[in-house]
Amino acid sequence: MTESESATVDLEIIVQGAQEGKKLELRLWLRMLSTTKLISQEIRRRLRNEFGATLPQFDLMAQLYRERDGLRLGELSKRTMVTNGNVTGLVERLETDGLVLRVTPDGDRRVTVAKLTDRGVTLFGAMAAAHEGWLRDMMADVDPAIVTELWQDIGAVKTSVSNHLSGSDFD
Amino acid sequence: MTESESATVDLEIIVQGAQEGKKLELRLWLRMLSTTKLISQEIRRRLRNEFGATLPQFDLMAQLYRERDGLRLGELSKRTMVTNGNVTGLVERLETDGLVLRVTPDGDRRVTVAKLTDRGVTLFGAMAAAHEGWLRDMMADVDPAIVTELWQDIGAVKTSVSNHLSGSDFD
DNA sequence: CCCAAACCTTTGACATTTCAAATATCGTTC
DNA sequence: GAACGATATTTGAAATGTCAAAGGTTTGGG
Repeated sequence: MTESESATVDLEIIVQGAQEGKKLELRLWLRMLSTTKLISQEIRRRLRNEFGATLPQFDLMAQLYRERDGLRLGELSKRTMVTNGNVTGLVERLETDGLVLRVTPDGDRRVTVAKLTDRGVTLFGAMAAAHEGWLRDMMADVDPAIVTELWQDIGAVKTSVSNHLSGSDFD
Repeated sequence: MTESESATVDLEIIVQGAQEGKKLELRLWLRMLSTTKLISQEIRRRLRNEFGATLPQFDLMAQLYRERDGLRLGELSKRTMVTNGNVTGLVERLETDGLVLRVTPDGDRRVTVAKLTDRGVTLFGAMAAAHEGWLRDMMADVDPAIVTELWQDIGAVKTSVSNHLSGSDFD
């Protein structure tokens, strides 16, 4: 290898790897993860302080809020990305607090349907309004056009990821 | 304000606000959250299947991998966004598995420093390479330019959020 | 009719998460 | 050099998370 060859190759490597040495996808993932964690923790803290609720509880109630007739536990599990076995305890605690009701329909005794109580509807209404305000506050410094763009582009990421899962497929 | 100015502004508002009735920030957040969860679960599953490790363990080892001399548990906590009380058990289990070593320096006996063992270094090297490949695969259908753009714009979101936290401030 | 496969939920074991309170050590001040 | 405030880690209670196995129920083929 001559001296000039070596120098050229080195330059190319430097130029190509100039993206701070780390792969783009990895860097994007790390940033998504830390940002999501940051927002989650803030929401969790406010939910706790102002409503005495947890984030998974909020998540679950949100689904029941839009389906006033209630949902089967399996359906709840899918919609919230919470494991089956997890929904059981979650609903159990919410029922203890008088926010959710469990019913077994006549037709199929395997099934349990969870439904918001009146108290649950009222409480969640307040939480949802606050929740939305928190998000607006937190993202106040981001240009609305960027917010929209992010929403679209993250959608593309989600689609790509969904199509490249190792295990079972995704809807 | 002239008439033409006003008309322009109104049009922009209409166009921007037409986004299906839900607030932009809320929709962005929900999409970020579900996408992050989706990717997390996929990585978790692969880490488990191929290396018998959990995501927090991977996260923690990543920090120790770049600081070969080890880190104090408090430092680890900050860098991984894992709670203090959490690092304890995490490191404990990793030590049991022979991947991490705990040392109390002579100077300050309050401190515990965690360090990767040789086995830990070897294992993490393999995990990191695989991890990066998984991400490239999952995001394979996303235009690299979009990936870069997302990285930047999510940075803007993170900055905004950091500046609007209710509790303690952020670095 | 009956049994086996399919479906829905629960249970159990274990790891992780948060928060708050307790412990231990250090450094400094009086 | 003893006590106090600051720092660092651990512990404990309650909730959530995964995964796999076990429980009832329903359904459909023989």
